[in-house]
Amino acid sequence: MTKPYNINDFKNPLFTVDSVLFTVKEGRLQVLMVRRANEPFIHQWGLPGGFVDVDIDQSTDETALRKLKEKTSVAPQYLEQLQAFSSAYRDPRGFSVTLVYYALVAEQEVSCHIDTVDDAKWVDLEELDDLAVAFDHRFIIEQAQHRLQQKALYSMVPVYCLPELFTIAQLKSVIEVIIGKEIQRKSLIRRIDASEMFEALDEKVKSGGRLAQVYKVKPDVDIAHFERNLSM
Amino acid sequence: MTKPYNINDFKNPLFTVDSVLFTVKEGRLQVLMVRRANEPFIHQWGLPGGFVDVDIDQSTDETALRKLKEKTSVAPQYLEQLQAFSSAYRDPRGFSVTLVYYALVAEQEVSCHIDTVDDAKWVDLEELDDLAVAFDHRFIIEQAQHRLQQKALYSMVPVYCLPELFTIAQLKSVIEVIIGKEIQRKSLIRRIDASEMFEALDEKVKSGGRLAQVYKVKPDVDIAHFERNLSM
DNA sequence: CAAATTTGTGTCTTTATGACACTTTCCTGT
DNA sequence: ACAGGAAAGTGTCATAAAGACACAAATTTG
Repeated sequence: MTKPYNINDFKNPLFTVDSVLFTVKEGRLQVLMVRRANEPFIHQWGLPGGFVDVDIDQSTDETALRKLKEKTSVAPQYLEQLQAFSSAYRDPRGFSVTLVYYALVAEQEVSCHIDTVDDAKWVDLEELDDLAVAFDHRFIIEQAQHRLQQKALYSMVPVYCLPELFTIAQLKSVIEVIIGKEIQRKSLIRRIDASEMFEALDEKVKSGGRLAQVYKVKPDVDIAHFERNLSM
Repeated sequence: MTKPYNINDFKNPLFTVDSVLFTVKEGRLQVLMVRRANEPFIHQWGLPGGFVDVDIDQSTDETALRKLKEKTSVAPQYLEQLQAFSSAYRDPRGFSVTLVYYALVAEQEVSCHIDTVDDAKWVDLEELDDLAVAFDHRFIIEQAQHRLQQKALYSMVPVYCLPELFTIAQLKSVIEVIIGKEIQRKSLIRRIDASEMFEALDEKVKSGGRLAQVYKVKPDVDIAHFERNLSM
């Protein structure tokens, strides 16, 4: 296989795809971490990801999805590119680039599978400091969290941390966990109405109090975005 | 050179870095395009960019800057990652990934240099359809334009299309060119005050009318962001 | 059946932008 | 020199969406 166009091919940078998979579990924001089976940073914890398989993947999106499915057995409800991180020193093997995605799932969708394996687990973002984290993945997770927080202020993205059917209180809760601050229930209701991306179904009981309306995301709708941020 | 960790190294994807360099010239948004000297798409027009040189570049940011300097002789005033574009088919040589940056410069900074070379030129975005464009660069430029438009609605980023000293009218004009719509002068003034990122200097004459206040960006300030979008 | 609790509604306040009139300053032409 | 035009800059009211909060409705628990 000749490569006539690129004389530098022999020193191409290392290129990987990693994902920061978030969920909200027990009222806290969690990230999926996997134990590394290979050098470098063997036995430390890192983000799920790896090399593109050019025979299987049609794009890096598919690489990210494939790697996430390997670890969780399901596709995340939301997946979007965060950004690439690169440096000559972040990997001891040399110049490396990792294209990072961030993703959301409902905890119920994956935890039953996660609990059966011991090379993958949910890590509470508050407890990440206690973990031996590979590469610059701690920094990457911070960046992903920041982006997710921003998105939560002007879009309905956090709904993808919830199961198919959910209540306003549940949506309010995941938003609050993501942005780390209480929001006005009334403001959320106004946005739910204005977004037109949800469908009201029938009731469901919740702790004390009146029955709560159950919603689902309408099929094939776009994620609603708003002109204004919620205040922080 | 052994690569014990990565058995797929021999079919690593092609990895390049490209930039969409914008400026506002003659009241229109323009992009820097360069004539390709190599296959594939030789002699067609594409984005400035190329392969990482791992002996020179410390990161992909530096790759983007290096390639832009080669074509314009100066560093852009603003540079930020857009996103990676990848597919098995976007390059005839096989699976390829291009990490795309978008950048802004004042037209005055570079046009004198651009005009001396014939393998690089400013292309009016409205006239891009008439050009033979390599790869998926036309699509990429559209994405970059969209991102720039969004940024212009909630940040002061467009100021980096202007020279060091500028007036409110000039800033208003570049914003309007970028978003393709008139904005309220008053709203812009309010944002200039609130941002605290500018310094007022002394006067300067403009077409008819009263002398306009000249501003410059304070040294080392962060780009101001606003909680609310300008309306579209 | 009363108290507690959560859902859902009504409405007033707050804040930044949109719209637009009005004043100020400077240039130009006669 | 002066009138008129033109752009710069200010003042202010309207608008829109979020914040704050009271209150009513529905359901569970003791």
